[in-house]
Amino acid sequence: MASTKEERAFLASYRPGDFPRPAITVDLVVLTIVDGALEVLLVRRNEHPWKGAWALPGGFLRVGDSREQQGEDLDDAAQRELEEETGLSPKQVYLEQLYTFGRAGRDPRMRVVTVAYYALVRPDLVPLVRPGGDAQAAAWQRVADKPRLAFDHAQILEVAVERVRGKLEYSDLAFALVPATFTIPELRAVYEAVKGTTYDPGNFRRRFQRLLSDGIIERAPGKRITASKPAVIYRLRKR
Amino acid sequence: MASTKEERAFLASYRPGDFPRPAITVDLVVLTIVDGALEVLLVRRNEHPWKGAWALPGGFLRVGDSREQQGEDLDDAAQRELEEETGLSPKQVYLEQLYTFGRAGRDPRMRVVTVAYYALVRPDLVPLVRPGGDAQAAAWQRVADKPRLAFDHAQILEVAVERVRGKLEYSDLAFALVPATFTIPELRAVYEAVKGTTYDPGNFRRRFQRLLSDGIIERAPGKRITASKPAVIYRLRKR
DNA sequence: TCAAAAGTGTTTCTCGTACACCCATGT
DNA sequence: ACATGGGTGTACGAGAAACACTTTTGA
Repeated sequence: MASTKEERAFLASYRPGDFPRPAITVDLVVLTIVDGALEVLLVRRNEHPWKGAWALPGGFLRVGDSREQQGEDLDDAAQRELEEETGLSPKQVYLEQLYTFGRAGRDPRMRVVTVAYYALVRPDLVPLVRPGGDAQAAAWQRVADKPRLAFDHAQILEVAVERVRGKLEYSDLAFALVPATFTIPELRAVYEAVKGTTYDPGNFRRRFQRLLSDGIIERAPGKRITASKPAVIYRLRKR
Repeated sequence: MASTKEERAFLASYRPGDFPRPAITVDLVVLTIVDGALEVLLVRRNEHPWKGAWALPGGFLRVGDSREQQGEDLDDAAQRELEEETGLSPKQVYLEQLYTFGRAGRDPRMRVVTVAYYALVRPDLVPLVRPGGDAQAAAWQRVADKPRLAFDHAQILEVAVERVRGKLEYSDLAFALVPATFTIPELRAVYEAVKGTTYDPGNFRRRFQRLLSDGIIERAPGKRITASKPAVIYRLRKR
């Protein structure tokens, strides 16, 4: 940034206006696949408003009170929330900003603008999730069950699922919802859970074998024992 | 919303905590096509910081100071800004939320979280644009020229162009960047300006003639006189 | 030996791409 | 008449979809 003497003087004497400001929260849509179904991590509110209702985990953005100490980055706040709510390191989890919800009146207490993020947790990490330092009840619930949620969280969840559904097609998002090693049928189950449709096993397999020849995925040793014919195991190739 | 007596009592006695809050601005990436090139509407800052630099138009979200009067919706703020900066009615313009930028320190004055929106203005509306009630200098500038911008606005612009580039492929966004009546070559010019590549005229035409048979677009009377063979005129079919 | 699910083969159709070619106009 | 760009024809290849078939296991 161009920093002239004049500009430094301006900043030194700058006093922010005393107009009302909204609170900013960062809310998380934490998704995973359990038993072939898409599930979302919810917490039970034990405060008004919406006391007793299920809600998306989230919290306030930490804002500093000076020009120099402005607080945490928005992305850092999302990572911190994720870690607080799940105990999982952000490194293990796919985390991306989703959308910002800023309708007036969406929180009856005060003006709150919520920057929503969504996170995809591999199912093999789900047992490691130790929910909430906030000692609030947390639970995975099936998205398909359309749980009633506090505030406009049902809408946020819907937007998140839409987003994941769309990105599945043209990104490697699916690999964030599958264990570190996986079979093609397992990958297919992820697609079917998210998209809510079925895929022809043969055609699906071929589609992802292209990834194999492109070097995106590679064979892992062993076979997955199933109820029928064992399946070959793959993993994402590290680069 | 479930509103019990207990909840109403809670709200009546609720006093928001006195923790620091960020300011929220809504910034606009207003794009159009001029002479086959993608251009963005910029305003010149006449205040510190970044005095004299070009910046994206934008302004503060108006927040009420009570529970009942919480101020304007985020989307309404974007529409208001658009109208203030261009004089165009939001009805004539495609407007969509882009992304929220909340790095600490991105504004040296104070903590500012910016919710960015992008707008697509049809080139036939560009002459109607009467910039800024703020009496600040405004100008269209070519995106390809990579103008130096204040704050992190260059990054915001980049994200916007990326978004438009992506959505061109699977949405009807292109029709928001073309006059009310248009020819296939004009539509192609939009694609080429946004994507930065060239398209085979024959193949491009066929691709969009599918829209014709699908009833998305229809023939409009007359032909566009060009330097060579006149082109058939189409328009989006209203539904 | 049978059910079930992994995995292969084959055919058909659609669509993107490349490229040759024809057509209508201004100069 | 010819350059220019609109518009058409055609052929090829990749990939999606439908579906029959083979293989390998557990029960």
